[in-house]
Amino acid sequence: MADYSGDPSEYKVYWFARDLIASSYGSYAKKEKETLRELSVQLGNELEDDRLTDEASVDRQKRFIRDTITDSVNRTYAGDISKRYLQTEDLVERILRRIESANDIREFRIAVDAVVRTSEILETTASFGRDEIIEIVDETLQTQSGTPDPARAYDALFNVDFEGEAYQLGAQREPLIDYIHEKISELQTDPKTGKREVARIISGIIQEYERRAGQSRASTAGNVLETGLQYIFNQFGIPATGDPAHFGDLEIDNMVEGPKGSIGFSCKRTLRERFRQSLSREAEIGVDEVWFVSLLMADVSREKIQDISNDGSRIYVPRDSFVWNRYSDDSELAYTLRPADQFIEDVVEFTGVEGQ
DNA sequence: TTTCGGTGCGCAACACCTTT
DNA sequence: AAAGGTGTTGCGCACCGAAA
Repeated sequence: MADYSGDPSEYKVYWFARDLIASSYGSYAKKEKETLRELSVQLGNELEDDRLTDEASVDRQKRFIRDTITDSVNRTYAGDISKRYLQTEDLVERILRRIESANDIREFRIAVDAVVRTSEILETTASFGRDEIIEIVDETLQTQSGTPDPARAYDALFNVDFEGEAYQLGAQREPLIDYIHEKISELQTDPKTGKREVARIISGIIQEYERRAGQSRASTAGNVLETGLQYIFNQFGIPATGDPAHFGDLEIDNMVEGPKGSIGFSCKRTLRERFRQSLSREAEIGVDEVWFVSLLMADVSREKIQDISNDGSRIYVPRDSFVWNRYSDDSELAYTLRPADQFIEDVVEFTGVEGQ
């Protein structure tokens, strides 16, 4: 049994799984599920047979792995060797380097199973979609009279972000529990796998699962906000362009144009990224001002507000935030720093659209 | 200590290309 | 023409070292 030195070779299941899905090696496991499944079955059949675990057999199985994987990818694209093929060659190189014994091939099979199963779970997991977003926005804007409350627009976005995160985390976790439960039982009944090996393998699977699930959550979070903002505008009868528009390196999530003026919106979880790229470019975008909505206050600093102010744009923050308490009295920032509950009202006033 | 600029990562969306 | 593969771009997040 291995002693746990931190040597990467001790964590082969993890690294096989990692390389099989890594984008630098072509996200192979995402595109070639079937090939991998068949490969695993073939290797499994041979491993059953104890006569086929000598060195020569391992070498033959390594060649089989190489051929199966490289042959599954087109060699050329647009008259040249394809990038994908090169990535696949790199993948095979890394996999084969880690295989020295029949046991390594056993670990490779476990990784193939884990990576394919993880993809399936992430694909089929109920995602936080349009229906859920609408439900939360409606719920947040709800007033006793039945008409939506414009002062709650920012809270609605915040709730969508917050609930979206929680929802997806929960939805991703349940099928993982099922899978891990099943895998633990399977490994425990295998005489070739020691008790500590079970923990090592399972932790590798979970570690890799969460890494992928986390990336997936980050990547969908932006869309959730765009959809939420558009739906909020709909609720108040504000005609917004909807689709995000790209202007080279910057993206404006939404636009509202009215008889009195036009606004481009940038709605992000944090202000940190790229917001400066939007500054001084109103003419290019074709709007009078860019308004920022930042859900998290941690990096809304005096300097950043000043930059937005110098640009003649605005940022909306909640009244109960530190940022509002600290800077709302600052006359220099009065035009720029605005309370979140005025957001809808301000949009209507600035653009002169009808609203409701 | 905070802010800034830069890097790496995987995903989703999109544009483009090839095969059927 | 449709379907599917390939390549590119931008996003949000984590992390790091340098500058303020």
